[in-house]
Amino acid sequence: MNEQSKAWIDAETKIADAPEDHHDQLRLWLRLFTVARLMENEVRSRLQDQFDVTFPRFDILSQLYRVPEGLILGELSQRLMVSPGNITAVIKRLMDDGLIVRIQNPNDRRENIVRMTPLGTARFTEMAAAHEGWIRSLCEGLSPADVKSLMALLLKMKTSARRSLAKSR
Amino acid sequence: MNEQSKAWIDAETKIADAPEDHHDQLRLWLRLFTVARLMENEVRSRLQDQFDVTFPRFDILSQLYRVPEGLILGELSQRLMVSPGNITAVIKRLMDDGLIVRIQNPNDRRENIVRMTPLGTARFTEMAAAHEGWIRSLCEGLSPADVKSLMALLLKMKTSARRSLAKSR
DNA sequence: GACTTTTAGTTTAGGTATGAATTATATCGC
DNA sequence: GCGATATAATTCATACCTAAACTAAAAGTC
Repeated sequence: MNEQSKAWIDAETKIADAPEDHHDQLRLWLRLFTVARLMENEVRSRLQDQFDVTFPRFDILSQLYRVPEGLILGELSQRLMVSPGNITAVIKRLMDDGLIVRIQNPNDRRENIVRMTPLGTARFTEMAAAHEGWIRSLCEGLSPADVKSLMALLLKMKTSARRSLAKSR
Repeated sequence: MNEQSKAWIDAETKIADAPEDHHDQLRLWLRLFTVARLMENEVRSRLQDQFDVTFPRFDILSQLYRVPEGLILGELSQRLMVSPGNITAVIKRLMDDGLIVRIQNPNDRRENIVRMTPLGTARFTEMAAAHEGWIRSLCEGLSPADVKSLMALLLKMKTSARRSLAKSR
């Protein structure tokens, strides 16, 4: 078995290709998960190599970049879909790096607003440009129509999942 | 802002809905990532609550279930797309739980084959049935045709990404 | 057969992750 | 006002995860 063929074995490659049975949704989830992990791994490793930044930190910067006035920690935690306890430590490191600042809300002293510094914005701008290039390259086999269809179908999937979650609690 | 509306804010909700510009691929990646994380978080938390098992361990068991004769650690690492160093510890814990066994290959003493125990198979069978139910429920808003289209398009996306990665190294 | 190279796994250091318990602050109900 | 409740964030214990350095075993080279 050579390098090339080995690289193609992953979590969902080996599932039997039975046509149209009742496991289709499971297979869809596996495939989605595989693509997501494949791309995330690549982005993570390039962010580390080229910018010495971790994926979670980049993720936080992406959010803050879009909201110049800043976000409170809880909002950040919800948007990134990570636990509040997690945010604390990552924020601390981004502050140590001088990429973000954190200000206690004087009207509600429980809340802490974080926003980018000029340095953070400058650094993020470079990363974002490179990042978009990587993504474009990873997606180069998709036609504009494919991209459009996927956007619509994934939105439908997201909506489906959220509705299902809302029902179950 | 009530609970319901808060729950809908995530990493890609807030991006401007400009029609058809050159950032479509980036938005596609963001949406894919969001759906994947949403579903993974749900699966993870239910596995923990209902079976007291972590997602990574379930992931390993899924692979081993499909290959009764077992896999060597490196194959497992490739299929799951995680680093070899990671596998070591998780395998150790699954062995402590008695769900898998590990045997050194006598023909090549570098290789260690792991496979499920009867206990592991029994436990996994229960988990897998529940897991499939959760996924089905999360996907209930998708028609069979949606599922089919998504399978094809995600395969195309995976192929695109793999080809791009193969070129870049 | 000894020497280099390759391959399989482990170890280590540093950085996420979660859920549960805790602290500090705000708000509600009366 | 004031106790009960709710919310924002932190801390802690535990578990993952990666990259890089390392050990051990096998395979290739001469």
